[in-house]
Amino acid sequence: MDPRQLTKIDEYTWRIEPDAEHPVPAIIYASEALIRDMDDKVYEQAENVAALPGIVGASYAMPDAHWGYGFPIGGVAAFDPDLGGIVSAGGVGFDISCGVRALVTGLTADDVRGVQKELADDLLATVPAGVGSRGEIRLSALEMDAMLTGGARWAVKEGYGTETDLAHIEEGGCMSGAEPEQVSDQAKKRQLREMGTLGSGNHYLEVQEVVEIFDPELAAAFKLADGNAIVSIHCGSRGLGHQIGTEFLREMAVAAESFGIHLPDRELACAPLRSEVGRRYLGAMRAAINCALANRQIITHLVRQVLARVIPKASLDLLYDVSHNTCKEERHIVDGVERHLFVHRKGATRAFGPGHPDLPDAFRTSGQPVLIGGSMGTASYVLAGTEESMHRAFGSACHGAGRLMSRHAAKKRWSGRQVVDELAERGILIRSPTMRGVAEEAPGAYKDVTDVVDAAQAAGLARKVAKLAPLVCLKG
DNA sequence: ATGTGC
Repeated sequence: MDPRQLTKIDEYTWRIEPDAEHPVPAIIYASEALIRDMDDKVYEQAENVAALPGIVGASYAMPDAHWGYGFPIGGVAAFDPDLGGIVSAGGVGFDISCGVRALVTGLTADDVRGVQKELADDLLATVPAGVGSRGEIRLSALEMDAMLTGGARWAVKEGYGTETDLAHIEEGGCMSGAEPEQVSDQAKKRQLREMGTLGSGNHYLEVQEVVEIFDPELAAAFKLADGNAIVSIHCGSRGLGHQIGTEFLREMAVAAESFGIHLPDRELACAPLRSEVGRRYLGAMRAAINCALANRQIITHLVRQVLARVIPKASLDLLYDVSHNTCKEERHIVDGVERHLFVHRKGATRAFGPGHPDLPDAFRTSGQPVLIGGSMGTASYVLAGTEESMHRAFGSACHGAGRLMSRHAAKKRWSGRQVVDELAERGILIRSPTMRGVAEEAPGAYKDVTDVVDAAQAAGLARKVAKLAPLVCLKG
C-alpha cells in the first residue's frame, strides 16, 4: 500500500478520510514500512467496512492487517444496535474464536532441552493435529449442547482442567448468550470427533522460552521470568465454527439486500443486530466461542498428561486465554458517553487495560495479557492492555505476524523438509503430520512479528511484556 | 481457517 494514499496523523496512525459513502474514517495503526508491505486490498477493505450501517468511531486496521474475506484480517469495527448497526459473519471470520492460550510451566528452558525430542514426539502422538484430525472424545447430542453452552467450564466439569483455569480465560471460560439450537445439525456433526484437536494452517502448539523481558513489573504480574519455559496453544472452533461461518455468510448475503443494506462488496454480508438472522448468528457464534474455549481446555489437559510423563515436576498454570475472531457486546466510552456496542475483532486480540471490570482480579491492575503468536520458528510476544488502548481501537491490538506471501507461493519457494532441517539446526524441533503444511508456514512467508509488535506498542494499542522463542512446535 | 480444490 502506498502511504501517500493516507492522511498521516502521526508516525503510527494513518487515516482514510470519510466521504459521502463512508461516514467514518478508516484508521490504520502501523509504521510506514508496514504500510508499504500491506496489501492494497487492506485499504479497500478497511474503507468498505467504514460504509456499513451503524458503525461507530472508525473502521480500524491493526499493524498485522492483511487481505481477508470481506473485512481485513487485523480489522476492528464496532456497531451500535440503536443506529441500525449490523453483525457480519465475515467480520468475525471462518475460524470463530480462534485464539491463543499461554501456560507457565514452572520449568526452565534447560529442563525442556534435556528431553526436547521425547517431548516433541509425545506431543505429536498425543495431540491430534492436521486437517480433519480426530480426537478420542466423542460427544452425544446432549453433551454437544452442554459443551456449546458451557465452554471451558463444561470441559472442567468433564475433568479436563481445574476451576483455577477458568478465572484465566476471557469470559471466565464460558460465553453467555450461546444458543446451541441455532447451530445446524451439520455443524454439530462435523464437531462430534474434533474436540481436543489442533487443526491445521497457522494453528500450533509450542513449547517456548522466555528470552526477553521488557517490563519487569508486568512480567512479575504475569509470572513470567527470563529463561522460563512456556506452553502456547493456538487454535479455534474447528469444523463447527467453519460450518457456522459458511452457512451464515450465505444467509446474510441474501438478508442484507432484503434489509436494504447496500454492500460495496458481497463478502461483507451482514444483517442488523436487531434482526432475526442477526440474533440467530450471535447465538450460534457464541456457541462456537464456547466450542473453541472447550477445545483449548481439552488440549491443555492433553499437554498436562504429556508433561506429567516427560517432565513430572512440571506444573501447567494457565496465564490467559484470548480469542482473536469474535463479535462481543461491550460498553465503551465514545466522545465521553458510555455506549453499548458490538465489537467485531477479526484477527485482532482484545486488549483491555487496567481497571476494566471484565478482567479477573489477577489482572485488575496490570491490564489483560495480550498473546501474540508469531510465525513458526520465529518469536511470540506477551503484551498487556493499557488504558490508552481502550481509546485507540475499542481495547484491541494485533494478533500475530500476518502473512507476507500466499500459501501457494510459500510451497513453491520452500520444501517442508528443508524448513524442518533449518529450524532443527537452530535448536527448534518441528513436528507435523504434513510436510506440506510446514512449507506453507515457513517463517519467511510471514512479516517480522517484532515489527508488528513494536508498531502496536508505539501506536498505544498494548505494552510489550515479554518475548518468547520456540523450542518445540507441533503444527497442524 | 476448512470433511483444503479447477
